[in-house]
Amino acid sequence: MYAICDCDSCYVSCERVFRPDLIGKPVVVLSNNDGCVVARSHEAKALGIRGGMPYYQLAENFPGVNIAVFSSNYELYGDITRRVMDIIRDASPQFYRYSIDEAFCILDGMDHLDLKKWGEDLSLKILKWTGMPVSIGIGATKTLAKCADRYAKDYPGYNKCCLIDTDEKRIKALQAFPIKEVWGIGYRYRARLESININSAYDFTMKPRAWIKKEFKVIGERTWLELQGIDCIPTEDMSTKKSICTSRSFPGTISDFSALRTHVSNDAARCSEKLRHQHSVCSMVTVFIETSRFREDLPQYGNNGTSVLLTPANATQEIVKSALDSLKKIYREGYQYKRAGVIVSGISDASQIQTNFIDFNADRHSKVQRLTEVIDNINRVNGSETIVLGSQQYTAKDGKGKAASFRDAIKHDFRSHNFTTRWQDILEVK
DNA sequence: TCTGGGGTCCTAGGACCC
DNA sequence: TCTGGGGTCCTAGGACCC
Repeated sequence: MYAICDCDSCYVSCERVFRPDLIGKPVVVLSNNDGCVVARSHEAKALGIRGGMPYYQLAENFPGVNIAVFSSNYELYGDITRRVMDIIRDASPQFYRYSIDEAFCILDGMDHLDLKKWGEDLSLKILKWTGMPVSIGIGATKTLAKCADRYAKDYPGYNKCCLIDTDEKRIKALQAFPIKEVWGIGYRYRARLESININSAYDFTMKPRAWIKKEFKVIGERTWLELQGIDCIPTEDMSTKKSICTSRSFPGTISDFSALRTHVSNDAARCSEKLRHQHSVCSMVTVFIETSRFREDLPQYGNNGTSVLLTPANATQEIVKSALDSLKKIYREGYQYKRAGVIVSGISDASQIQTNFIDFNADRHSKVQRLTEVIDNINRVNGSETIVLGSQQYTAKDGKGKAASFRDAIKHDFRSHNFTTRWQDILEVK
């Protein structure tokens, strides 16, 4: 059996840990640059606020409604969910984290237990220890566990845990389950299925396997099997990523090369930090830039460029240099750029670097490594961005000659404090 | 004025190899 | 006139997830 543990309205719930007065009230959390709504409380959903709605439309569509608004604060969400995950890890025989707010547990060797009670107890413990409400769904496959989780979330009667452990319960659950809610059925498949009158998960399972395979390929076939209770989605180790991306939209637009260069340097530096964090190196660095697709009145341009590293690397200087080489090739003057980003791929283990016998210089390599370690240590002790490359430095904005930091290059008018990770901020507030 | 930021997998087609 | 059979790797695009 599998259990999926999923935080309820994760970002909103993180904010509510420090603002319990907002429990029971409509709350939304915005994307970077306060762009659009990415998380909604139950009450906000009930008002009809849609996910993805641009923030400026919120005031237009809900005049006079009191809605609490937060900018996203990923440092806070990362820290709270880490605590939640620690508790789940302790409570289950096998655990793997699926996303910032979800984890799968493999419940091997727990047949003698009352799994429904196990789930209810775990959910209550997490709420008591962290303040985070969590719903738990349990089933014979990951897809069925996901269905159960939907029920646990939507109906208080389940007491935060829904268990599908018989074929009777499975069929009953699938008959009342809209096809669009099934894990693995997205926007496109939903439209195709509904157009031929397949509306419930149960309808889907009643179609012949060969037809499903023909129309929806191996992915659809897998979902079909999973809904019948046949386990076939492998439990992947998601902890080591195969590609890593850092990208940002700008608060306004940028046309000038040097400003774009600063942003891309920071994106590349952040990618190299993420690589080092998972003890990986990469062999390809891709840069992309694009104008705003919403500004049809302006000339549009988007492009990407990839550089290959002769020797795989994770040092900030090397990743940034490759990224800037590509940026020079794809940059065109005369466009208002809205977004840029860096993707590193061709990822392998840092302890097993395949060296290139023409390019590789062992002496230089060890110096670069040592320097990177020193910089990482200083930044860890004194706060991120204490030391950065020159190319990452933003032009002074505050009039005191102090350069604005990467964190501040994003609009975040309603951001809460980093209550659990930056105690200095809290002292300042006091 | 204002519209996010990460990831994964599969498939088809082309280039190239012997 | 007649033109095989078996591979690999890469890329772009499409689909999905949170």
